[in-house]
Amino acid sequence: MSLRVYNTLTREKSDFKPIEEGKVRMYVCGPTVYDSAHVGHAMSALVFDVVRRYLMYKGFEVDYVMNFTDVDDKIIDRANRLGVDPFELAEGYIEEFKKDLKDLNILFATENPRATEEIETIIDMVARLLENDVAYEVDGDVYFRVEKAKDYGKLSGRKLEEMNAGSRIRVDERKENPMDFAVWKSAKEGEPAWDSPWGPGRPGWHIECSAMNLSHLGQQIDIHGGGNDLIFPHHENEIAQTETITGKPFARYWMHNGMLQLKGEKMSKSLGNLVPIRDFLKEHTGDVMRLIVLSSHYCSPLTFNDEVIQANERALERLLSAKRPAMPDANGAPQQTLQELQAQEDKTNQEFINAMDEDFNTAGALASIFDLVRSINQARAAGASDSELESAQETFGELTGVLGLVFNEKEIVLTAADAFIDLLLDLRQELRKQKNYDLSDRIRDDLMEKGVVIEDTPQGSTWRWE
RNA sequence: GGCGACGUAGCCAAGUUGGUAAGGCAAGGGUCUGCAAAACCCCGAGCACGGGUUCGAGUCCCGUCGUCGCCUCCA
Repeated sequence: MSLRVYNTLTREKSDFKPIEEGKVRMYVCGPTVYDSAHVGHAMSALVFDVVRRYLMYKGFEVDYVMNFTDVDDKIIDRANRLGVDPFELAEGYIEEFKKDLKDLNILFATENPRATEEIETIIDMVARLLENDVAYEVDGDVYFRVEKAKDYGKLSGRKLEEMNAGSRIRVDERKENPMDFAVWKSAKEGEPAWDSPWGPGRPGWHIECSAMNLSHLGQQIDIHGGGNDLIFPHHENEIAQTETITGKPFARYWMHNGMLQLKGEKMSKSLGNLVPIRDFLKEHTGDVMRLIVLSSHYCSPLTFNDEVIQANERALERLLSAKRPAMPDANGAPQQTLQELQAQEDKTNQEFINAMDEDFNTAGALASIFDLVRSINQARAAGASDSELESAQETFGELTGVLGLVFNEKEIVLTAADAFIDLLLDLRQELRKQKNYDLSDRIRDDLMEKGVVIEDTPQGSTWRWE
């Protein structure tokens, strides 16, 4: 069995073979930090976190680089409007985003380079583009000459002559070709600037990613990821810049996640319908967000609304049920039940890999995990002991771990209340014996309101955090 | 207008090389319970529409309709 990956560049799935055996170099486009990150950013980060985790599960060593674009027109605009320093503004949002990633249980990148830390490499690249005549300077700005790039448009499937740049925006008259894009922008008065052979200025948006790839991962990388809204022009331009400089194919596999859909349309800043990650996390756990992302294929648009969120809250509870211990009176399940549990465990292990190998089919992988959940619960209901459940539960934990689910966040935090809840349950048990259901139900209802779920069994009552 | 993706049960959604449709949520019925909750059991679609290829198509081809993304900053 080998891993197959859909490649935007070739428009087909192919076997995954890294440049260097056993090692994967991957680069994911991070955010431009001029505002709080929203759930769309979370989707992208989660998608590639799962890709990374699965590659690690398959035994690859993964170098995972995600950048921060910390100097850019929007950051400057925003900072000016708020009357703050643009670098401080960016720094604040970087810290915030890192916290968001942590709350979503996303593994830290091997490196988080920033545009402002790559200026030297960027200037060097711009100089080389000029030397090779694939770029030209106008009044302190430097533009990339798209007609000089071999196969320009190969990633997005566009042809230069078919593109009508400027149909919706006025074209800069100084450009030779409307599709030419800035690799270096001259600074206006008061804007952040670095000295360069072309005067003070800052990098264009696309060149920074080319530069960070070059200096942190090398001339060629295995996976380049990002949202599919970056295919054009961002990734197209990255390819043009990098490949004209190195003369080698840039990334082997281009992976793009679909857009998150909010009420049928893309969530975006211009539409003003975004949901910040931290707002989402005030009401839901990171696992819920992750489960929503896992429940469909990463390439597809992701439906995101209250109904979906609620459904996944419940689905998460069901997953969690697999981790519960044996029944209090468990004295062993029938042989046949245990054999079926073992069979399902093997089956799930296999199906999980089959699904994930097929271009990270997380929905399929999840389906086989749910099958395992059912088997575990069946065995428990049939009287399986903890040791009889152990192996299947370990498999469950391992596979959900590969998907990055954590579970139990609340239990870890709130164990200090345990003794008191136990006491209340004892009291309630007494009241029930006396058939004082008014009071006993009141205890149950009040605890329920505080997030404690009580379940009665013939052997006594159990409770858990909701 | 150009490029691309998609249209599978009430909702979300999977479906390798074509052979008679995973999983989750919701709804309903049942077991259990003082009542609940949880768990367990049972229960639903022939795949936008119309043609075609084939012994056989959700899966390939053509057309139609619809939704969405990109073409301008965007994960």
